Amino acid sequence: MRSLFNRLPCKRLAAARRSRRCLHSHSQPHPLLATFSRLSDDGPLPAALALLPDLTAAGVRADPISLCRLIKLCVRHGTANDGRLIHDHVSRTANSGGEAPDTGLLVSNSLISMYAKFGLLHDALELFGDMPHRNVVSWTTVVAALANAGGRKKEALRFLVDMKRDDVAPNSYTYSSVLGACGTPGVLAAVHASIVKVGLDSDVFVRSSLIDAYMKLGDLDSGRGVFDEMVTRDLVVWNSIIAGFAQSGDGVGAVELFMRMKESGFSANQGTLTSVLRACTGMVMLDLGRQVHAHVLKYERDLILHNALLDMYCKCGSLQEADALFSRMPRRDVISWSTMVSGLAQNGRSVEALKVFDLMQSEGSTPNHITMVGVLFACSHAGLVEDGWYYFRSMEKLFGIQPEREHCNCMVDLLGRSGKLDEAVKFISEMNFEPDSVIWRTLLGACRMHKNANLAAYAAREILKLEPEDQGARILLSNTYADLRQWLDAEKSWKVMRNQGAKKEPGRSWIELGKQVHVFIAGELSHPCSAGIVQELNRLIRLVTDLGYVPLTEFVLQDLESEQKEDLLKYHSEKLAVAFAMMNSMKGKPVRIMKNLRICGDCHSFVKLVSKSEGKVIIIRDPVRFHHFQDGVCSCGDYW
DNA sequence: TTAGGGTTAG
Repeated sequence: MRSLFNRLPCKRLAAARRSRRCLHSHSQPHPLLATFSRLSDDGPLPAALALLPDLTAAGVRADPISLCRLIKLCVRHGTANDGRLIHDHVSRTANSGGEAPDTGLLVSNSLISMYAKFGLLHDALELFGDMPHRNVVSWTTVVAALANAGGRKKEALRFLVDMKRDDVAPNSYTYSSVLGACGTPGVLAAVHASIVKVGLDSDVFVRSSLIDAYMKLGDLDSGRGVFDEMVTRDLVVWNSIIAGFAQSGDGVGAVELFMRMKESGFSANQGTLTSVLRACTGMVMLDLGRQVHAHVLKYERDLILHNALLDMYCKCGSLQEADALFSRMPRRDVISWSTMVSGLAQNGRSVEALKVFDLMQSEGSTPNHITMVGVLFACSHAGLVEDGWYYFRSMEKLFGIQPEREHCNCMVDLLGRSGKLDEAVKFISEMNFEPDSVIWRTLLGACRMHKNANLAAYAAREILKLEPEDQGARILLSNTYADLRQWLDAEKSWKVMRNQGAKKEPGRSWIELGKQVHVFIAGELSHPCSAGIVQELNRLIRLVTDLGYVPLTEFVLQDLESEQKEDLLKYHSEKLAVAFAMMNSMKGKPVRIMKNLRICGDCHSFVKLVSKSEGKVIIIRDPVRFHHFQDGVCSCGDYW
């Protein structure tokens, strides 16, 4: 310091001396404060923390700016215990004199934020409750913490009301936080209205949260409306709308928006790419997914993005690429492992799925409840009843995971599929949960598979008790009656549906070709190439008939003459898609088809034979699993 | 000192 003073020119020297006198006119600062200030800025964190006990013992509180910096450093590199050391120091020392009254607030707010980031909501709320004064930042920090914590969204909204009552006006930070807590359309509309009222609706942060909130509630139109009204958009806003479309299952819409985003001059970042991959996953757009992969290479450390890529390969039925990616990934978390376990299981490779699960444990990764859903799914779809029981019974002891509804549902599926319907019923009556409609629907599906109409009727009635509006139960019930050729009962069930104005969801299949997705609807010849498709379909039918194909008319729902039945079967959406794919596919490349409903038995045997006669790998993904057809055999082993 | 978007199952 002295040497610096000596080098200063005369006039500035006098001024500096004045200011030095000024500094010294107060009590001498503690000698450790300067070091603490430096360490809180650059770290290392442990060295800064080590000074705190001495300062506390001397009764000297570090300056608020340094403390806030240290808290930030702690959030970045530290543990909750380190954070508590800072809190302890602050509560055991008095605010030094001469500071503005708000400086205490500054540190308290930082501490609340830190506790929230460490997931210690209890400590955050306790500190908030002890504060003599709270400003908009204090309130917002708590609102954000509650909105981001699972299951505390209603409290976040209550705090918004309380802060207004306390005469603290919410700002754009508060609104962008609280929007994530709006769980119903009514609440969201009310919060949106107050945002407009206070004039914060043009804020770009508030807008992106609004878009996200609408999309998460499934209100795509309102989300799109907020997006369309915007004059200036940033990358996050684009990402919000693309993510919204991708998550709502409108993959084509998401990709269209992505193209528009690029035309507007924005470059995709990790968030964008993740959403685009999700869109590819939903629509089985493997080629586009591969193009995205090229951009993912830039972000080799981004686990979320890599997990999305892994899932895309799994759900597009390309396990080779999934496997290659998985083995190259430098880091894997529980989501990577779970994705791989489920991916293999859904593709009919249950034994490998269980091997990956073993590998996961031997590499020291701990499964979570979703991993276990994948494991049980693997067992149920391969008929591995004993293994399923083993994992179900030991998951709590081995991994501390209590069986939840989803796991019970997998068990009902496991028992039901394997024909142990009585055991499935016993399991339902003995489980720790009241059976919900999902469980009954699983049992109903098993009843249909094993043609047990009485039990099916019972399960369907249980579903309708819980969800009187649900037509799925009636459809499955009538399908069961149709399977048993109990046409009168089937018709009765259909009549109720007709009276209620219900329509069976039409079967839809789609396929990615070039940069386009081609959609086929059961019984509709709406595709521009329909004439050619029908011709191709007839050719395929002739070929497979020579190989022994006989239409399995039991998969038609209504009681029709057998020729009509065949006609209905002929135009199932997956058959139209297969014919179209045969006309356009590249030699040696597998055909990938996606379906909105489960594949029917007739189409299943048809596609098996087409794969044989055409020497083609055909992969069909239904909402639950995959069928890899090759050489007349399906990966599901006819068990699905 | 406070805020927005992205991954696994069902």
